[in-house]
Amino acid sequence: MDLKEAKQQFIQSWGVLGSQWGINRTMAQVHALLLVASQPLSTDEIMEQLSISRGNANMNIRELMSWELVQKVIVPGDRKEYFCAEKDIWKVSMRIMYERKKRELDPMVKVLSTINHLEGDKKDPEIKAFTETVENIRKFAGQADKMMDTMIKAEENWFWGSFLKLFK
Amino acid sequence: MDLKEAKQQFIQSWGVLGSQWGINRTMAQVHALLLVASQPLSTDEIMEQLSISRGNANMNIRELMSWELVQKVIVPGDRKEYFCAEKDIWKVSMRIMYERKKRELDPMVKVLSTINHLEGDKKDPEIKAFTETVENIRKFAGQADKMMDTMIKAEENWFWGSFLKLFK
DNA sequence: TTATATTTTCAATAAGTTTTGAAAATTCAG
DNA sequence: CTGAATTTTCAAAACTTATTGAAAATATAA
Repeated sequence: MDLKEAKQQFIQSWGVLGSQWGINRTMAQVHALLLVASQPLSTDEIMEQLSISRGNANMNIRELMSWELVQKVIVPGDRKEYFCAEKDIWKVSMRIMYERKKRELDPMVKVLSTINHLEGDKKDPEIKAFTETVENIRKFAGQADKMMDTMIKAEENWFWGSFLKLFK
Repeated sequence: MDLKEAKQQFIQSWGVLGSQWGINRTMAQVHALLLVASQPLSTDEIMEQLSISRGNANMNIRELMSWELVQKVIVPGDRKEYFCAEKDIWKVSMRIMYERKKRELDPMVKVLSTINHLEGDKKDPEIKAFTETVENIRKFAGQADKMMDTMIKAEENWFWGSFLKLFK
């Protein structure tokens, strides 16, 4: 396998993984392309390498920037914009975790909190069972939340290493 | 808010969360419905409560069973099948983690391993950079994998509690 | 300022995914 | 067995999401 093939394979797989996890396949592919690019790429280069339209490329690049996974690079004397990706996989993971937590988990936790103030006889086994189930999920989510926060704040990669020693 | 509303709210939110994470919205809703049901439900009850067709209900129930999140319950003297969900949220999370790891992460790790045997001058900075990026991702994934395995094997809920003390 | 390169937007369309519903298969009580 | 109840399957339809491409907006060099 040569470099070009290997890159393509990587981009392809990253795209599949992304789409299985609810991330636009093209967005994941653009991300992958930039992850393995040895220099920043222009919109045109991205369009060409992935065979996608300008609109599509533009949209997904901007989305990746809003996730802070990709940065704009200005080359003096060149009118085009170039883009490059954060390559430290720890930082990448923490960014993704942070965004997903903020955009998706937090709203769910909010709903769970609302839900357990409900009227009716607190002794009613139906109500008791429901409240308990929801409250358990809420607590669990709260703990996961706290754990994520700590991991996200632990900017340094070394943390990951020593943390993982706990798991043999 | 009364119990019925609260349940509906919960089912709705669980469905949204699922779809954002690449899980069929209806599957997540059936799961939610069974999570907060005080007794096992039949296919007809699920169809009615979620306003979905028999085919749809059947398909998603079976999918949930393949994830081992839902179990069939046989009521003697009743020809209908009933279904109930695992309610221990720790177990639920571990099941989901396990399935997703197996179905989605493992194939990616396999691709990553294939990819870093590539021909060409190992000194070439292009090749070196690519190999390094991929290798870092592979290592990271390997560690996450190991961590998940440990968590999954730690059947008991107490583990979560002591584990979380690490995060203040 | 002006002309041109570049980026952004968005309505139309394409592609992908989910749902339906009715027919086929299966199950089981009598 | 038989036949009614139940579950399963799957092609077609409905719905959702992603992509295109050309026009509008913006930026910049001269």
